[in-house]
Amino acid sequence: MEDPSKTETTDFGTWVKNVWQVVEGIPHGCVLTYGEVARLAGPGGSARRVSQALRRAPRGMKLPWHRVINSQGKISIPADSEGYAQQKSRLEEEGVVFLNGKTDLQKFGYAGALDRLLWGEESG
DNA sequence: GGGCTGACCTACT
DNA sequence: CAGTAGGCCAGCC
Repeated sequence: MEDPSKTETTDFGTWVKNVWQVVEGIPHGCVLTYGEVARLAGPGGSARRVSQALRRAPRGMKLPWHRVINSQGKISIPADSEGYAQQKSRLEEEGVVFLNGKTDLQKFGYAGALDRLLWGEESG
């Protein structure tokens, strides 16, 4: 009965909702890369799906999409777009610093966040 | 049914 | 560090 093409792992709609939950679960002052979000959302997904999921997300959702950036630590939307200013501004508001238009994934990344919580910003 | 696009990633040169 | 190439798969024409 179970159609292998309709399981949870292959259901794009379900996977998309997982992405939204993952993004909503990003702590304050932290950022995640599309690849990381895709992995946390579950199998059957890739970085490209994340981008679509964020765009398809409803506006009343208040999804912190600004905490999602590309693997290079840079904003993946053209600086000419309003979204760029929004993302950069919001991140700076949360304490994220931009260097050369890039962020330090080693510090503001999810792994970095856990490290800081465990080590407590030990002299750097 | 075929072809192009896209808030991307990884590997190689 | 910069540029190129392949992979990924849903959405649209």
